Amino acid sequence: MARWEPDARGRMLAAALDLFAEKGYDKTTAGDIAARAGVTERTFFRHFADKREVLFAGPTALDEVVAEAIAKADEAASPLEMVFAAAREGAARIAEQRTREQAARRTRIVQANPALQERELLKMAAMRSASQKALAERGVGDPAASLAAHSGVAVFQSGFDRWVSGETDLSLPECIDEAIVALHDLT
Amino acid sequence: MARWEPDARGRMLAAALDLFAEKGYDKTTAGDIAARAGVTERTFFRHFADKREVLFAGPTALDEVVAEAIAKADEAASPLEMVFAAAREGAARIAEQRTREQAARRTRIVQANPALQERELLKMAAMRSASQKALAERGVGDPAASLAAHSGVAVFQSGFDRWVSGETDLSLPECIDEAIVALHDLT
DNA sequence: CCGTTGATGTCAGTCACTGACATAGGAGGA
DNA sequence: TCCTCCTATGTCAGTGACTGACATCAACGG
Repeated sequence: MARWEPDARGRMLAAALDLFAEKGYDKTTAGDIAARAGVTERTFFRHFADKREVLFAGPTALDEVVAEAIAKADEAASPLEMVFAAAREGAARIAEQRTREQAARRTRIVQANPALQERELLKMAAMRSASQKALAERGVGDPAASLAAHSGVAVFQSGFDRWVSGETDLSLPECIDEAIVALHDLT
Repeated sequence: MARWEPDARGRMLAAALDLFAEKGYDKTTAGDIAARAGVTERTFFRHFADKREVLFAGPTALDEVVAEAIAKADEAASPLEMVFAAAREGAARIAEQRTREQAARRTRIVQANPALQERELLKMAAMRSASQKALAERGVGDPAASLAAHSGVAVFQSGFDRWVSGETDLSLPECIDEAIVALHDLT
């Protein structure tokens, strides 16, 4: 028999989501989460760098996904086409992992808390930075790479927002495509 | 005679910059800053919402500047032209307030610290949100407004980065214009 | 059977931040 | 002139996020 129940991390993840829904993020302490998961606070911080990170601990690192997508993009593709493909790829991964309702619930928690928004923005910036680097390896220099990466994040966010808004029945990738078209129309 | 030395806020601002340069942001406590400014830690937190905020406490709220610029943009301007004008306006304000060397020093501190990057990203997001709202009041709806706002921030960041990089002698507004041209070329 | 490893517990400590209340100069009115 | 309110600050105690150091002990490999 094991010394401890297995999957401490998974239990903490579940406990955190429950508690955030019950009492709100601010009123939930790291100790609360740990207690409900049957571990100590110290263990919580061994698994998650900080309290916010528990909301960003998906199995997928989006920045790796987009970097890979850009690396394997078509030879003849323009920088914008590359980042759009990356945005679609990232969207596909997200749609695989959660339903729109789950995504909406998580988004509501994040939007209600500036500290969490900051973390979300940092993740987006990481995605942008990864895109920029991947473009550089395909021979796209600045400022083109930087601007293209920004555009990729822009369509991703815009599409994602529309998807979770519930105003449409389109799938997430379809919302991304819609945003790409809208960006096209803008110029 | 006054009960306290005047301009506590200014003294804290100066003390903070000094200490960050001397010991680094992480190794400087809020109490250190307060002590050097001749006040108590409690007073520090009365003037600044948190420790990071002391690095973002410029006299200018960039989001108001861009909102105003968009509000008074030319009637016939396209959404993109509006946000570009706003980016130029914001850049002009910044260039008024600090030299490139000052901006570079501050940028170095921020780039060295993820927590500070998060805060910077939040400020950029506020600028984007303000742009989006101002565009909405000019009749530009989503997703166009959202995407245009993203583009505005993109050229702002790209131009700003180039300006502080020291690789050019162009002024900040000129760097913004360069970024705008580069974005144009991208499509 | 024994030494090592890895995930956890325990504990003490630092620091960011907050709420409640006290203090005293200065401004304005009676 | 005196009284009163206002405001910026001080004081103090408390909470909660996070960290470092060290202990524990099942499991695993030899």
